[in-house]
Amino acid sequence: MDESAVGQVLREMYDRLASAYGPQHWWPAQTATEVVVGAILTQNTAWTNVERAIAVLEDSACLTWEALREVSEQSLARMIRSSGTYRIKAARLKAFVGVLWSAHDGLLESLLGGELEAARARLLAISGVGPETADSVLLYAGGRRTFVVDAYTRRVLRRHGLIEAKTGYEDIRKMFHAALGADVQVFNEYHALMVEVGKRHCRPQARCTGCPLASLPHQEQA
DNA sequence: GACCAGGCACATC
DNA sequence: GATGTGCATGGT
Repeated sequence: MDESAVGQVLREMYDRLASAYGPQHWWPAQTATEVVVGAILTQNTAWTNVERAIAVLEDSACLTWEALREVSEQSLARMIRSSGTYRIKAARLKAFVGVLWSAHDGLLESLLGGELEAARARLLAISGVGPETADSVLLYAGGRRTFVVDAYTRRVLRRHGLIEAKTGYEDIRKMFHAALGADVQVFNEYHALMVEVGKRHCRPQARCTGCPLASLPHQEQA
C-alpha cells in the first residue's frame, strides 16, 4: 500500500472513531507537571495503578517541579509504589527533574519548546524517556504536533494491514505525520481514540463485533 | 495462579 | 540491529 492510500485509511479511521466515541478529553491530568509524571508512571502499567500514585503525590504536595526536586528518591519511590517498578520510576522522575532544573531553570516550556525534533531529542536523551514517553509529554504537556504510538495503535494498524509486525516506532509515527494536517488537536484526539478502540476491540481476547472500524478491511484476531 | 497493563534500559549474540 | 530479560504493582 502506498503512502497516499495509507493516509486515506488513517483519516477514515479517525473520522469513524471520532464519530463513534466523541471527544476524549485527554490527557487525564490537571497540570503539565501531572502529565509528565503520569507519562513516566504509566510505563508498562495500567492507568488505575498510576492514579493512586498521583493521588499520593498530590496529597503530599509533591506534584510541583520544586517539590520533586527536593524530595528524596527513596521517599518518592514509596509514594509511587502502586504504579509498579517504583524504584526504577523514582529514578526516572529524578532524572527528568534533574535535566529540567540543570538545563532549563525548572521551566517545562523551555525543555519542550523550540524546534520539535530538537525538543524531542532532548527528551530522548533523558534516562527513562523513550519514544512513547517523549511523544506523550510533547503532545499532552507541550501541545506539540507529534503522534504517540502505543501498543494499541500498533495492534489496530497491524490488524488492518497498514503495518507489519516488525515496523518500527519512527516509521509508524511518520505515517501519521504524513497523513494528518497541522491541527494538533487531531493528534491529541487520535491517540486517545486509538486507546479507546484498542481497549474495547483490540485487546488479546477482544472481538471486532461492534467496532467502528469493523467495516474497513481487517483480519479477525487469530 | 496466570496473564495483562498507555515501556525502557541494558546485556548478549 | 535483533532479541531477551529485569523491573513489580494491581486488576481480571
